[in-house]
Amino acid sequence: MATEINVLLVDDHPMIRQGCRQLLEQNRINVSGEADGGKSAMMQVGKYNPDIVIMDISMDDLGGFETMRRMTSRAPQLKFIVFTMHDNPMFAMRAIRMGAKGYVTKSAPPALLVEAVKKVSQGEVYLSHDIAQAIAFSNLSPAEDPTLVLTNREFDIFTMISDGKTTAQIALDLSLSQKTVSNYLYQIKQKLGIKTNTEFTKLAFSFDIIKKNIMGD
Amino acid sequence: MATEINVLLVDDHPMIRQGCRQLLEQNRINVSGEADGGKSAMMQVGKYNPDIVIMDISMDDLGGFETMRRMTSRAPQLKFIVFTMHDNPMFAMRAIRMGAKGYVTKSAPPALLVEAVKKVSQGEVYLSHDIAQAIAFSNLSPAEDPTLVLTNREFDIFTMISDGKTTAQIALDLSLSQKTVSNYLYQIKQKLGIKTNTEFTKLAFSFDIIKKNIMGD
DNA sequence: TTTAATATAGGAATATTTCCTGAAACCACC
DNA sequence: GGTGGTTTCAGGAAATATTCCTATATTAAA
Repeated sequence: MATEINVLLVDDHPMIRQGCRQLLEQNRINVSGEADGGKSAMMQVGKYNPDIVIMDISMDDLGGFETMRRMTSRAPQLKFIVFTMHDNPMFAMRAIRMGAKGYVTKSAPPALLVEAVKKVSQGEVYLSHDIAQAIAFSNLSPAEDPTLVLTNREFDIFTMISDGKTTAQIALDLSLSQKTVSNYLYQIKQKLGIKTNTEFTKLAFSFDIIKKNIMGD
Repeated sequence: MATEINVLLVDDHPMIRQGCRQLLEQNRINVSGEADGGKSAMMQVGKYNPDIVIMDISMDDLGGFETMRRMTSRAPQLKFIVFTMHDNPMFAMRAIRMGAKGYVTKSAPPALLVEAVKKVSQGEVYLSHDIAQAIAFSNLSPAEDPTLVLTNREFDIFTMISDGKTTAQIALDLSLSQKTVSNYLYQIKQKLGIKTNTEFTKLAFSFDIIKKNIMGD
């Protein structure tokens, strides 16, 4: 009989958590807690001491990568599975480089998430097919991908700004001085060779960091 | 005994469908079918003839609004509930204007979706709190299409900014004071209910005002 | 032709951005 | 375990930009 696997679910959409919970429990995987964002997740980790954290990386209150970083420093044995809608290899690569043990997209069949939990709990690394393929086919050499020049913190802020957040909002969310966020922004622009905010957003678009959203077309 | 409500779920994330299905069935609402995109949804409608379609509007294969339009013309009695992560009132208003009977965000408590289904099946219109509030506080004009709300000059400037030009550049191009351009910008933001420059660009993207010219330049 | 809307821009108060600088923390590597 | 590089964080000062308000000529509409 296998040892019990305890999972913490972190996603800002309750419906996703509900779906995950049901799926995992059907597969006899224990969901010990849920959180709707990074800060809440930090507390849950202390409370439930899970083996695996299944986490979206686009959340409001803390950047996903930053959350991972903080959690890891508090609880180094934690294993992360990133479960997100972003199918851009950039995200996956970054997540893996940060130490995530799994990366599954939300468009993948749910069974893959179960698969991922099992593999990861056995110490393996798991990528969903689409992502593995995307990585294989992308010849994103670090040099060609401008965003790879960004540090993790910079990258988080990059995505948050690209997502439409104000510097003030970000400062609040990340508990930083507004000045710091502003300085990061400047730094990011420098690194990416960008002048206007619009170019900034366009870049985010071309890397699918912002999901192309509907309206009319 | 209430008449049975038949629901079709349309979302490109299986996990969301799973969560929804469970939630609805727990509340004795029948889920007659699922689809992962617009095209598939069209077929499901023919097959199951649902009363209500719960649909995300950001899907890959057909635009959400386009899907709604097509479905409505084939099955005019269909009632749509939009279930999406977009909390921008612009989307909600457009959806409602297109005939959607409900709009619930994915960050809202799941119970609201059940509420929405019940209300809508009784012929009422339902908006989740956050959206209702967002609409109340936004001074969006009836037609939220920028081409309609903005004056000609404003629209010109809108596109130029969206194109990555600086205010200084625009002032030069149009022989205006930089101050004027700046003021226009402010005016435009007001009219469109937009706070950040990023939202500005995103909006322009979603209206195809900017073509996404991948990294090239 | 009176009215309303549009194009234009100045002023004053705020807010943000741009660079520069520096300190603390963290990492990597020998 | 120390040393050096990188990352995180943030203050200061000057330059810019944004936010509202107001005002005037012009144009379109009633």
